[in-house]
Amino acid sequence: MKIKSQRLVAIRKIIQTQKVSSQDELLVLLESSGHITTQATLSRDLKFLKVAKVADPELGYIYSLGDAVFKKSEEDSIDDFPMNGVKSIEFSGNMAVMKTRPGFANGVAFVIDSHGLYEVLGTIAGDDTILLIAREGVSKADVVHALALFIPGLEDMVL
Amino acid sequence: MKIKSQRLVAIRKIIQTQKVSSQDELLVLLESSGHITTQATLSRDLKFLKVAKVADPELGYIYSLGDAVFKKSEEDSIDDFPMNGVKSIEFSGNMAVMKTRPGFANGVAFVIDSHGLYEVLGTIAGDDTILLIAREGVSKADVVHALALFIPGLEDMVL
DNA sequence: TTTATATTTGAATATTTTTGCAATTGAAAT
DNA sequence: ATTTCAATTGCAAAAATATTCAAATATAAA
Repeated sequence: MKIKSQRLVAIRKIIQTQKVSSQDELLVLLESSGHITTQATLSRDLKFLKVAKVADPELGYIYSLGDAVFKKSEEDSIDDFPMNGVKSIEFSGNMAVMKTRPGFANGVAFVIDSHGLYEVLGTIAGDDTILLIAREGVSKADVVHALALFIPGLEDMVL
Repeated sequence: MKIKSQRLVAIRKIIQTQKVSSQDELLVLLESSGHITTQATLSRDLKFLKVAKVADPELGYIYSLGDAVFKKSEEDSIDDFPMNGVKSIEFSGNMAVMKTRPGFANGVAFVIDSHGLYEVLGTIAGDDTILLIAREGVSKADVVHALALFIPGLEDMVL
């Protein structure tokens, strides 16, 4: 079904963007972006997406996507370097072709994979080109937005 | 106070060691190691320790300190079946993205190709990912069934 | 020590989350 | 088209978790 995956993307976007501390709160936020549903469904969605609820210094509790909270020191340094190799991204159907500087494709693809993005099923890398398969029901903008979280300036590389 | 910090240490130890899925369950486990308390206190302790509750493939939910959960059950067992480098398969449109253990993709793709399946036009393999192009008019279930003939347990790997 | 202040806790309660079930919808097969 | 099977959902109830409040306990200052 289409609506479900769209809703899941919307949920990810909201959770990555702001601090949500209950499913009822999320319910309201989703309405604002056109997704009407019930709290029971959200409970199932959050379970599916492996979203965790964890204590937050400011608010009491917030929801968090695995990679956002837990990924920290280890791979951060590795994260940044290869991402400068990205040169452009273009879409065709549910695929994207990303161009990198020669030799960078595998490194970049590895980083993309390791983020375990919901929007991206997987990647295949050559030397300077990455083929990226997007999830059904996910828009190009969704993919760009998700990748832009760790590829600075990607927005400007869309051809 | 002394007892509290001891309890916190005990909680950490338990959570890192085994899969706990409720505070009541944790309550019992703590008794075994000499810490009598109540659920209310555990709620506070878990908040203090920033322990997250997250979905687990096997049990419903488990508590988790940091990324222990996310990496655990991935790479644990190394069996000896021929094709069991395969970890998952997902579909998007007329394509499937198959994930394998690192380095396995080419080997698995070769085997798939050599079966000359009607359902599969062809494959492209990277290091741990295979892109699989399905024939038009063939359903996702068809592809899975065809592959399952020689990839044991593939049915359970469909995400 | 004694008083004042802050922390910790349990019991009860409020809130939040999960789940069983039945109805609905969608996709595939006949 | 009709039937079958599986996936998705809402509702209501159950289960789990967080918090309020008051009491108990520790900590600090005099």
